[in-house]
Amino acid sequence: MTEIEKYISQLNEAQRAPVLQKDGPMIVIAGAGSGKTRVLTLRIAYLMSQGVDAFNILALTFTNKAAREMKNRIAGIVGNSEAKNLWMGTFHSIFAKILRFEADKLGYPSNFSIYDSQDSVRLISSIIKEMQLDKDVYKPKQVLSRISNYKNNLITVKAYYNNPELQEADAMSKKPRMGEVYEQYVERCFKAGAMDFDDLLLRTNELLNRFPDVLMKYQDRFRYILVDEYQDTNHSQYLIVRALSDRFQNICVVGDDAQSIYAFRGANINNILNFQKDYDNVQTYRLEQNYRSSRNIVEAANSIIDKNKTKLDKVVWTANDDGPKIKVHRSLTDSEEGRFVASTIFEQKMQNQLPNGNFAVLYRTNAQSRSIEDALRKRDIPYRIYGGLSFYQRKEIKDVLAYLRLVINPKDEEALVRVINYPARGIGGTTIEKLTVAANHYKRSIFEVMENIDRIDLRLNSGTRNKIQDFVTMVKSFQVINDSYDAFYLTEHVTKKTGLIQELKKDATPEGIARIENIEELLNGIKDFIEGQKEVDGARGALSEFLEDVALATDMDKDTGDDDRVALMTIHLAKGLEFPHVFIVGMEEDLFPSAMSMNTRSELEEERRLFYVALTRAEHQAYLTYAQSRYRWGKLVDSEPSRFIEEITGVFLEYLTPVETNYRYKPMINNDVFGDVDKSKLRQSKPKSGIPPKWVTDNDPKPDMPIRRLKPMAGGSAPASSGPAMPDSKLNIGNVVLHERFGKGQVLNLEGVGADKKAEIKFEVGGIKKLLLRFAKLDVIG
DNA sequence: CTAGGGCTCTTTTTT
DNA sequence: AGAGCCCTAG
Repeated sequence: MTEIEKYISQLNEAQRAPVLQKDGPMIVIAGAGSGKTRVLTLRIAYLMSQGVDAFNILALTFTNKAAREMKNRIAGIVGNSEAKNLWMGTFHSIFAKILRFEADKLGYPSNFSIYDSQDSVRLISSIIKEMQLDKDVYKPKQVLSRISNYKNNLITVKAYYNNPELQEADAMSKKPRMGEVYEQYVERCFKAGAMDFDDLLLRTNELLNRFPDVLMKYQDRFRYILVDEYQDTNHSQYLIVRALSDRFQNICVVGDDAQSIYAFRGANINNILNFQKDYDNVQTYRLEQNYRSSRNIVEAANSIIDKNKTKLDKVVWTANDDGPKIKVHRSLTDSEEGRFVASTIFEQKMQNQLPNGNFAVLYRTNAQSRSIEDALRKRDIPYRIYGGLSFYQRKEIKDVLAYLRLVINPKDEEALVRVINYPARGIGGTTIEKLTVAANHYKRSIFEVMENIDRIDLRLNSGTRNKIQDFVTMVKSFQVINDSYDAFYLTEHVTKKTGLIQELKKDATPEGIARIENIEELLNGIKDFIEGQKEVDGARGALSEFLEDVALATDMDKDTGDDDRVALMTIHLAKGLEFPHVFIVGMEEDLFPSAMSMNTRSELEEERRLFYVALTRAEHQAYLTYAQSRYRWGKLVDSEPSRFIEEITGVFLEYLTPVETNYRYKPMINNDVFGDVDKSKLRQSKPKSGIPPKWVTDNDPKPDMPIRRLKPMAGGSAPASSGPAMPDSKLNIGNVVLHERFGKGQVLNLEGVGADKKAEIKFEVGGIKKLLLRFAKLDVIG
């Protein structure tokens, strides 16, 4: 048996079929935890083993990290040198590469900049100002999302002007000049040699539509196309995939309609719902066996998603153990919620010797992380926050990057405006305004105007003109350095020469010091990048590639490091991940489901899918927590438990806090053990022979008796009596003990007193561990 | 042109 | 509660 055959023989039948179907269009509807990544990986490996050239395979993933990991796995099967040639990455990064190659056809420079949303918002703000529009009516962020919407639906400026309905809609929302703003925005981006995120897709469409020979070329190159997370593709992405796959029709899309959670940024769930209609002879495969989660979680998640009307036919089941019930916890405030999370993690770690990495805390909004962080910090539990303000969005980092962007593309206006007077060098608002007006007038970039400042009369005094020329000279000197030195050297030079470092050193506060450290981290990142590039394809390691990497990096792409930490992230970011223990916090009306997403059925259904995603991240234990009041916008706000808790069939839940029967207006909890549960359905999961090792779980509580099992420990040390009973108080060194999870072992040492008493035990399997006696369930057997 | 204070908005999610 | 933006005085 070859390597690949061995892997394939380990798949179940449903997984094997899509791997082995070499040609033709196919859709794999993959339930949560059903081994989707394995299928994709092996399908690609199988194609290669069947003689398909890696250069002819395109795989589009949701994050670059997912692509990297998949590539590594494939490399493990077919060998590194071949796997390297696969085209794998996010839509944005793959097509950015292609656009750089073909840029001249669209009138773009190949070194075009990529604007992030912050750049876009700033540009729109200045356009609105220049047009003298009211920024309270034309809210920049709103305007951007409107424009983003147009772009994702291939509505160009021209198409917009040809569409009375759209114009009317904008006029109705008091933005009659929306078209002009859009036009200006597109023009300014183009003039700056910049593409925003949506352009990377829109311009790809433009490229493929306008140039049949280019389309042919890429159709011929990408003979096999795979798209992961297809449920989250937008119209623009859909069209690209259609165009590229049109010739060979070897298109395999994988996704789960139940996990479609990106409608807010244009994802169209109909792409997956209607796939069968888009191609002839579509083969449909369903992966329905969940390998990830215990049965309670799988069934609970099913009971939620059942409430949605729009969905594909699919029944997820598992052969795993029942596992513990989902624990529901109510607290008074958000900080108490944080303490519950922290103390539960602490206890679980002690009880079962679990690493921090086994735990994740998921929330609806980034703002919720603070109270959790505070509590974890107090308990000395290391954590890592994903998302939020990402590293590359920090001011000091963006400042450095802006200089670097300017080196690559001096026309990049957002970069220019950002740093032209930072650190302060006497080129202020008035001057910048004059330069901008001149640039718009001559249809040139600001930088070009600056280069020619002596030949244009802008009524600037000679001092200012000198300063402008100094700036131009400085940037040009950086460009010279960039031609012969690597990105690391250049960046270090830039931070010194521009005075950025000196500026930051003025600030001796902890925050100020942190900023300098961040810049050092950036430098390290650049060094790593250069090293990595050398390995990949010779000595390219160019600055421009680093910038592209940075612009399109998601927060999940960053190297997580090997250190063991609790993960904190939004539910959106958690998609595709799994953890043994998952806390879903802030289970409150108006927060989750969000107040902004309860107006229509489809919005609410998306929130519900989001909850489904959250719950199915858990392998073993899920916790749902909510607070009766929490700080929002600096004010304490009362809240009610989320409807989503009630939507879970009651038998899967266990209440850690007493259920109030009379809370506010409605019976709060559906504790419906004997109600509308179809018992036959609960047992539909097929039994499996190789049942995974049983976890140590708490003893089952008496049914219908919500009991307080874990006391939220409000700071300080809890009395020993707060833990479970301690039959091992007479433990001595040398005793032979039996632990539920680790089995037989001998006590080597004892330390601490009372609640902190620990035993060092050498287990026959698993080696030496330190256990807190107040948690460890030990039987003395000798 | 700069610095500092006051005002506003934020909190839905992100490539 | 906190950050970013705008305005005004120097």
